[in-house]
Amino acid sequence: MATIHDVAKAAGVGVGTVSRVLNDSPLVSDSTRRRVQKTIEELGYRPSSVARALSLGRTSTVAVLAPFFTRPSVVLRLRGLADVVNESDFDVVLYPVETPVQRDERFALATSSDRYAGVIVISLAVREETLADLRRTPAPVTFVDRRAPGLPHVFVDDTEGGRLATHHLIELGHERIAFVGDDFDPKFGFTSSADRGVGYRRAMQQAGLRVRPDYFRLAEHGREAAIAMTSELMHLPEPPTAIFAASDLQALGVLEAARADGLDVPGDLSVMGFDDIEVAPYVGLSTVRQPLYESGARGAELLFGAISGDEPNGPSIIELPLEIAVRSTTAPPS
Amino acid sequence: MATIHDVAKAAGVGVGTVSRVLNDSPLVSDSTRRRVQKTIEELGYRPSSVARALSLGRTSTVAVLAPFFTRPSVVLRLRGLADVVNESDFDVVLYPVETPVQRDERFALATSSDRYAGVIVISLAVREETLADLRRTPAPVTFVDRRAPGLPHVFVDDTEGGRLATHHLIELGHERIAFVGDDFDPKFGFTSSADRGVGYRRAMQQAGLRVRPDYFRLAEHGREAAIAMTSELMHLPEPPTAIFAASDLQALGVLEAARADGLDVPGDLSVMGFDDIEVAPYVGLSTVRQPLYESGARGAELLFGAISGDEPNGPSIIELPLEIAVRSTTAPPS
DNA sequence: CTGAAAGCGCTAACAC
DNA sequence: GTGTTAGCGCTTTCAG
Repeated sequence: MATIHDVAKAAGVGVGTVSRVLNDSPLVSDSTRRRVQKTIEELGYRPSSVARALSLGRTSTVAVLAPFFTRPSVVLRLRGLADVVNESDFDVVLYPVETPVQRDERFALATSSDRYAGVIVISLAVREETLADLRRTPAPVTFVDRRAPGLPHVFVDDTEGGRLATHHLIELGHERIAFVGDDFDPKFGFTSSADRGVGYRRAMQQAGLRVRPDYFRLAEHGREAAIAMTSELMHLPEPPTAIFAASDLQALGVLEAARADGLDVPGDLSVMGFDDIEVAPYVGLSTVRQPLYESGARGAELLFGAISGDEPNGPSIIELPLEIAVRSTTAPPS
Repeated sequence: MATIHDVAKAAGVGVGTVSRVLNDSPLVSDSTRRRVQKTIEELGYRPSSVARALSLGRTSTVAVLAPFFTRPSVVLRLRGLADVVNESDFDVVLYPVETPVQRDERFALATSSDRYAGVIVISLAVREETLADLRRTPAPVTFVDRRAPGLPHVFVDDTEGGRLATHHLIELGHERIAFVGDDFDPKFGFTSSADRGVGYRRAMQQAGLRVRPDYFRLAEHGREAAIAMTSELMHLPEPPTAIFAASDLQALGVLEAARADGLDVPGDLSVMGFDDIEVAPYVGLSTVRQPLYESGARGAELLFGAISGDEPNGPSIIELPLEIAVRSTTAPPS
């Protein structure tokens, strides 16, 4: 590895000059600049980003904390984020978070040292006290898919989304509508599913429909649980004619269970999801579309705003719109 | 941010001693160690990884180059990789690669400076000359989902996988079997799809079945293309009774097209995929399972092996097994 | 416009 | 055992 000194010597200039051409400083004559650039080429020299970071006192990498990063919804957010970050010569380092302990460690790591120029947190909940700390860390922190008072963040109105989804089903003429969501997760305190459930109740009430306790099901997030809940639901004396699942992944489980039971969708059962992940169109899933990719992209932009320090009036907050995507798993009840 | 000097001063010791306790050196008395640790606590000191890296001449971050990192198959590999990397105090930085230019830039960036301790390349093809360079880079490079002579890599036998898939269909009694795959991609030179197509031909020939040109379809990877190909196939005067798609994503498109045409799967049409991505079980897709997660995990392990320099006899190479996963989209022809 | 030199925070070799 | 010091490769005053 050639260093800046090698280049300087070879080009017959001082290291300062090399540094200047490296950083596009205007204080270099064209002739020397060219000469230096030429020797850089010849030596195949690449500046050490580590040394640069140390000298500058800042890095150009951002950390991303994300739970369940294999979930399609999270991946799409990551994608948007990475696209924006990578446009800017910044690196993104990925911290998967599986447990609360890991979350806290990562948080400490990512925010306390000079390691990162900023950090983006996806979906993760933090305690109010942590939030207070986060407002004073050297590296700015922004949240995606999570409200975070006092910090830049982008979010959607999950409650309203739940209402929208349920309302769509009601408009179609359904009355026996069930909800299938995540158990409240004490580990991470995710609230999306619960909020969507609240939206479901709200829509039902607004329509004067009864929210039957046996139509409101919660279990851990995942395929098996969704299948089990659906199966129970459909074997009720009076089964629902429509199911609203709190996520597309769960909706897929519902679809699978329906198929296993020989049920026709949407003939015997309408199914509504939430998220609009990439496979949703493949299976024709009707769902609530939230701008997943956008959320990551906007989050990254907010972070860059915070990094460059131009936040005219407090942290920026972005609410992304929700929208119903009607495909072929929802229809009027027969 | 407190520095090592602050700690040293506060603890009344030299920076060397602080460095020693930081690095668990045995050459520190228990009493001073405790004292230093206490002041570290008090000052909330976190060592600068940047300074450390510069001093050490090596970083503890690995770079990952991946195309299409939102594809479920890639995400799963990433996941396995991240899991093993994160066990080791190493960071992973993600470089999405969308274009050949990007690929080359990233390659240069990731391998030429002292930025990374190593780099993992997923699926990407490189020219023979590049490969030669890669064998001599300061940071070791390992490949996942790609053969790379002279370098550590993990791969599967796509040709054999294609044969397996087709053979499964043949065993079921199908004779009119179509193949739906990716166009050869001159941009990146991915070979998986083509190899699987070769396996398809091989199986057909071995069974004494004719490979009809109109049953062998290629188009760009994706939903629309898969749908279009399927639609064409099924409107042939003599449509196939089974379709083998070169990837699960394409198989999903086939399924969608079949559904749109009112075809029963597997009654009217058997569908076979490749990969066994997470949604495959949701839709009951029969497929060839390749150990996606494993590939990433093994790849990371190989990289660490190369980093620590213990490669007794040349670069390690791992071939992962392929296996048929029979679910509900394949059945004997009716 | 350009060279010399200080310093970013840490590790490791060298004295004591 | 422990303190001191010389770099690691770069940026950035400060002179000239």
